[in-house]
Amino acid sequence: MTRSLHDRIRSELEAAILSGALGPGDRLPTERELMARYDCARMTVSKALSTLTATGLIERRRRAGSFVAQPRVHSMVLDIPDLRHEIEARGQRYGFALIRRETRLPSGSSADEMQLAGTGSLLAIEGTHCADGRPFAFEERLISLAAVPALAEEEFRGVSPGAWLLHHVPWTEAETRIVAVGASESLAKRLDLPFGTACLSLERRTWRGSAGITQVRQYFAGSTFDLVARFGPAG
Amino acid sequence: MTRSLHDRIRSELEAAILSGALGPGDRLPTERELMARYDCARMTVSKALSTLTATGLIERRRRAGSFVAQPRVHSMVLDIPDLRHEIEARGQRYGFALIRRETRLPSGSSADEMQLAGTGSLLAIEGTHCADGRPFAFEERLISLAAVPALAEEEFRGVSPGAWLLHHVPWTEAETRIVAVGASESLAKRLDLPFGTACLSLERRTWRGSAGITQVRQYFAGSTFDLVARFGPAG
DNA sequence: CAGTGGTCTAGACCACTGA
DNA sequence: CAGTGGTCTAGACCACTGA
Repeated sequence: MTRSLHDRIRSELEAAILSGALGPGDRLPTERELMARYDCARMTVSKALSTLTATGLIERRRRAGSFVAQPRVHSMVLDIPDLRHEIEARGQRYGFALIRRETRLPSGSSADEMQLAGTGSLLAIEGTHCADGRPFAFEERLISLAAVPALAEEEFRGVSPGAWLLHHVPWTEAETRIVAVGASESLAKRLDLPFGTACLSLERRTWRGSAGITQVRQYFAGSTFDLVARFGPAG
Repeated sequence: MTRSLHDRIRSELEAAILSGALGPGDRLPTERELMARYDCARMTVSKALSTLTATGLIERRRRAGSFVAQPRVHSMVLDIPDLRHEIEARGQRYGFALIRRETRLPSGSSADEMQLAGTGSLLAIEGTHCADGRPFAFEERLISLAAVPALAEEEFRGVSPGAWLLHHVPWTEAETRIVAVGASESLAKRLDLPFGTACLSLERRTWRGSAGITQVRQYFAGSTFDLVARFGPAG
């Protein structure tokens, strides 16, 4: 367990911040002071301070110095669940039941669909993720066949389109919106819930570069599912 | 707009990955090859590659080289909103109305409360975040007075406890659970919604080290609020 | 065991900016 | 305008590990 020096410097400064010994707005020693304290080259302390900057723990200003950053609430890491994994972790059997599958042109009235389709057409899929044969989540998905031509022949027997895509198509950007909705009549039927039950809706769009790959809306019964986001120190 | 060289190297490699020219598992040039290509010192390419590693775009292995990482689904960055900021960004006036405030001992039947309180007592707060005077979110909060003694005298006139804590107490770890719930009778009254309306509930716990600071549950009308999580290349 | 990345040195010049 | 951080050089020794 011989740690690198820059990592030791980083963790000692970090400890001072997290313990409260250094509070938001407080000034850290300058690079040159740290060089003297740790008897090392400037690149070494620079690396430690750069890491703290990347983590958001400090902010650096020329001429002024390095300062403990104001704590940020904004960004936490959200674990987007892999449903198969989630269900099997509960000791239940996972299944995906395909309800509808259709190749069609994008609707001219939907800018979203036009943009996703590009010059090609769309694969529209509806299906249910099941746990021990009972509906767990319902999803409506559109996939750009221009972006994923290999998909036209895929059957999706037991494997969900999301899992298939994940293993075949690299994506670079994604966005997820999370809202609460009351179950419509058709959704209530799909999920075997009373009409109006509060459900969590995840709407996710995925791109590779500027080309859209897929967009999906998934619905979960609010009481059977929750999302967790975490923020904590690395390591 | 004179960019640094390491940033140019980083962005050129990043472009190759995001365009698909380099796919998951592909090997990148070695540091020494990049030194020759860009005619620079090894520290410079090292910095570019370190940044790509930190972003999760590549993985590096000794003796083997640097490789494009497999795309990750799991973690996306969730923007936990600052409600005041959110509301003011809509051009509305923000307000926090304190409904209840009470100092009490933790309930012996709640392990959560016992752990949060530690050796001290709890400040229990209920209040409503308002936009233009109309209820926007309702929150129930517990704060550990052992962790935040300065709080006992705070009045919370117009400023929400969350905003106050954020500026006075550095936290190091946080966890947020997101679920959908139907509005109970009392919640419906608080938010001025019909009974049973689907609402988004955020439950957040915050720690400094192993000491709990606060836990809060916030409720939003599902139709008036959504959370967004993103993953994409920095910059 | 040879080639890769990880770390570190002891300098240097520069851009920026707040005392 | 002096002090800070940002960047970069041209080396060096080492740890690791897969061909």
